[in-house]
Amino acid sequence: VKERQKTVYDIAHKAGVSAATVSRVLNQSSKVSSRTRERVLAIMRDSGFRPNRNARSLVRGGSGQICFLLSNRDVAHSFHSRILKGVEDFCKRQHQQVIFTSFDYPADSEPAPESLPLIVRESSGVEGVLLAGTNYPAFVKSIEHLKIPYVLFGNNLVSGSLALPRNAHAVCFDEQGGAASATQFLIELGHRQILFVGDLSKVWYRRRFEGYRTVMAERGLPVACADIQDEPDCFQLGERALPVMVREWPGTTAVLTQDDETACGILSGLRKLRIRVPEDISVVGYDDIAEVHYLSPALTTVRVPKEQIGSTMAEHLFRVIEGGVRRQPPVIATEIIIRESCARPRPA
Amino acid sequence: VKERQKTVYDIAHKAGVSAATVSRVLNQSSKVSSRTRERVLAIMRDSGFRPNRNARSLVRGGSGQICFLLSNRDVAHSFHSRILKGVEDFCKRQHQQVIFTSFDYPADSEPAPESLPLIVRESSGVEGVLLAGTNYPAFVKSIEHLKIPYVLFGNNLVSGSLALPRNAHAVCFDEQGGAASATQFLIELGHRQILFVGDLSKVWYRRRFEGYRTVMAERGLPVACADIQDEPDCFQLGERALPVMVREWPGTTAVLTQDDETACGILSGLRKLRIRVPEDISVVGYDDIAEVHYLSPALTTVRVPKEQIGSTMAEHLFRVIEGGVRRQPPVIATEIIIRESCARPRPA
DNA sequence: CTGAAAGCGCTTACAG
DNA sequence: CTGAAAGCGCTTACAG
Repeated sequence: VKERQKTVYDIAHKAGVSAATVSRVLNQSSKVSSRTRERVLAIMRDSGFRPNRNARSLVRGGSGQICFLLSNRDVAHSFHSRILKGVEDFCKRQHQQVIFTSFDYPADSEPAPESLPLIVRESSGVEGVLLAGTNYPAFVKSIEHLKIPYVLFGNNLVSGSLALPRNAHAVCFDEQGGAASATQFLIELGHRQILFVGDLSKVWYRRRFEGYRTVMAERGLPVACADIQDEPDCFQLGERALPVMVREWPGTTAVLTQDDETACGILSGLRKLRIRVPEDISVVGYDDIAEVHYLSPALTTVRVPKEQIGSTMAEHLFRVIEGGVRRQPPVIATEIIIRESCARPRPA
Repeated sequence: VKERQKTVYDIAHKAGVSAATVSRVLNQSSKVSSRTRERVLAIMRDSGFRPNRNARSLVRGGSGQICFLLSNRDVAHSFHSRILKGVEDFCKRQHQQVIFTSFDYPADSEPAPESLPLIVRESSGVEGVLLAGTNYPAFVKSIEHLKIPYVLFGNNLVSGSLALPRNAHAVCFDEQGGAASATQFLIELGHRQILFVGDLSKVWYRRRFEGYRTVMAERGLPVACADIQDEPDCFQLGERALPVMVREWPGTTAVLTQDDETACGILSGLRKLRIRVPEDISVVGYDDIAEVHYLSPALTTVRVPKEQIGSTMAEHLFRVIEGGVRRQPPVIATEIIIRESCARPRPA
């Protein structure tokens, strides 16, 4: 027994004014006498009036919503939910709503327009879209065709043969720099034989490897990489790296990993081999995902400021929406977080 | 230089048909000759036509969106983001969009209607709302006043003096049962002196304690609880519990914790005291948050099916929206996940 | 300060 | 199968 929603006309009628006046009090317009305003307000309260959002958005030409479109990834992964949080916090201040949508698509075949999420396909559904998660250029291109403002999370773009649209805006964090400073840190601690563990078939991990490689090369130190591919589970990848390390680089005193999960795998494997961390070997992670400092020993890692990535994406999107942004958004800095998993190498 | 969006009239004009016909092809209506359909479709494609969502929603009387309203909690906490994921997955199948909104409010003072999130305050903004996170009856009441369909995540409701509205729908998981089976499990392993570590000032943890207490009492075993309050960080809480345990219950052979983070704190503290897990003492967590099986030893814990909670909430909400649900949704079962942190107690 | 009227961009009976 | 017209519930110049 659902009763019809009240409209501005219902309120106007009861208050003995016009719908225009009701609309004016709804929109805080100053040109309403306080007497009528109070009366209208009281009637709205009593009758439980709720303005129709679709009608408002229609006449205003906008919905005040942006879309957080998470591609090919799980929100339950804290890396992405923290980005979402950053977006939401920023949008709250801008009085914008965030629509959350996940979308999985096959790599690099330009999706048919009708396969794109309805909310971005339709006009005035959202003011703009944030392309989060892992994306491919072909998809970005088809978003581009929609002529809707968008900002991309740049680090997880898998660049294929297709280039990104010229005017694409991407927020990136300094992936290479983070790996470089982690390497620096280990070297300053006295390490010389530092092993990188990761899957170089992934662009993002390769970028981390490059940060490591560059610093090692500069210092004239040996570059060593356990490149383990086709292992979707990073924890497993870490465990699998250990025998490789023992066999090929037995003198390793420190391990720099592609990410925290891999580091967890390494830690677990090391523990089984009764190799102590950090006494016998130092380990550094990457990402600073939650719970990683609950490990014992707590993991030294590279912090990626995920919420800042989110808020920067949102901020930049609003700029794009306002129109006329030329510049790319700033690159987000990373920093090393020193906890318990690293120490000076044992004297030989 | 933003060009005006095309409307159905623009398309109709170019195609030499009426707007009604354009609308019909847009809505897959069967009563359009395939010749006109093709022509209209082609023109829509060429001109990059995107139907206006607000206009559609206005005339249809609904937006096809529901709101995931996360109260007083962080999405970055995987417990909640997994619930969100469950919601999203379910909604995708129902062709509903999910609006994500977080909302913090003070405990138990009924919020003024105008302080409620705009998206739920307005009519036709969302079809219904999912009250996730931690909530208080006064807030639920003010949502109730909106006369909008809603479903509550029941376990984290802090029941104060106010009762919940009679017809409130809540999805709950079996918190007590999970603790009971964990206790059962430890007893079967041979443990007799089992300590519960938690903060009994929180209803949800007290429920877990009750599960433990009931089973212990049934078996005639001693109930022991390190009740540590006013410690917001559960990891710290776990660490702080250790001296208490050593002092008051030195014979403890197994610890049942209020949640996984607390268990991490216990594990870390135990390690510092050189007490081995599970050889010297067994530890059980609760929640089965991500990454917890990356610990060494991997944590035995009670799994809370978070995504299932989300999908059940969404499913039930759609029922409420359709109208005429009498029954409460099913209680979600928990299960114990056995990993490496428990063993038989050492012979005395 | 207030009202009558037009318009936002669709959809949907109603006729034909 | 197709079109003319009314209507969804607001907002906003335009007059007064």
